[in-house]
Amino acid sequence: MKWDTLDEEPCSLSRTVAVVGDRWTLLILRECFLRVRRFEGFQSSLQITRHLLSERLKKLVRFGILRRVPYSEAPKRYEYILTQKGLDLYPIIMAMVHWGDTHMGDERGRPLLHEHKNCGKLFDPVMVCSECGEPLHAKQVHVHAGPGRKEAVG
Amino acid sequence: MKWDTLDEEPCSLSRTVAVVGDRWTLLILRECFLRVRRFEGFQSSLQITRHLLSERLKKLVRFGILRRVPYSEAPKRYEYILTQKGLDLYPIIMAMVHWGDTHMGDERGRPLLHEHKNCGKLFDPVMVCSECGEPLHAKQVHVHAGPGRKEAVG
DNA sequence: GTTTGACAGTTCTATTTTAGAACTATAGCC
DNA sequence: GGCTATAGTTCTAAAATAGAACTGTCAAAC
Repeated sequence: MKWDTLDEEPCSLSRTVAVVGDRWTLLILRECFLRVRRFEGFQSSLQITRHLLSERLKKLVRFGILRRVPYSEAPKRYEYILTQKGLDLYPIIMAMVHWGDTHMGDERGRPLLHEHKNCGKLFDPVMVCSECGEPLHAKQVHVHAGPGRKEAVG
Repeated sequence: MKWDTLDEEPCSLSRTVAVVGDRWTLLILRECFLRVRRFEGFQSSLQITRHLLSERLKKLVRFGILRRVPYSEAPKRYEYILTQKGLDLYPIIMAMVHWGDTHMGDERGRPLLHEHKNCGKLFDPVMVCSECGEPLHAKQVHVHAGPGRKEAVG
């Protein structure tokens, strides 16, 4: 597989996988959503090798998920802030957390609880249809080839 | 990182990443949701090496995402069917597809369109709060340590 | 004014994973 | 017997990751 052009495949899943489809990247993003911003912060909480962390942060910046922002001029120091494109990954992360809560739990109970500030309650994320608002299930969805697929296939 | 025990970390994201946190696994799951079930089917549509495909299918069966079901007795042939645990991965896949549609699109338009059979319309998936039904955004969520975290940390 | 420590990386070698291709095994069909 | 289909396994080469040490800048402590 040519992983270097995966982000140009005529498949939105492939394109997303090209960006966030590896273990370290997903764990780094978890830390981002937990408000970690600095190299040493990621490194110490994840125990990732510095080499790979450096590599992954560069990639996330290159794809516009993180912005490298200086927070000190001398010495030059940067922190990594989620862009809007990065913040929009939240449903993916939350969907993964929720699946883990549901299917990979143990007797100790949930590791984290999530409170929705708007309503003040502890919640679970639910995926619904943008048109009718009903919860979505795989078997209720029919897939059609869109223009981007038809053009690519010929 | 000890990837072999990632599924026991006191973090639901880590546990999910342990199961679906690599590129091939995510692409295999895409095919599953597109109704692919057989070894040759996965292999030819993904161009994955047979070795890795075999490896990943075993892992997905081991984690209870797929069930290996015989469809021919002589010679013994099996197909791989999503379990309920596997079907529950749908929000993750759809969240990724939607992010790709939104942020990784090109001038050719969307590769796939999704129709919700219940309401008959083309839709996008939206993640909402289980309690108030409002769409969720990262900045509106406050995270608390749950019992599983507290016990693990001490 | 030299040492220590914090931070943000880079460089190096050893190990593990993945790619790519060939091979094995069972059975139906001609 | 020879050909094809399916579902794998085995092998070697290439690529990615782990783990540790090293670099460079500056502030603060001694």
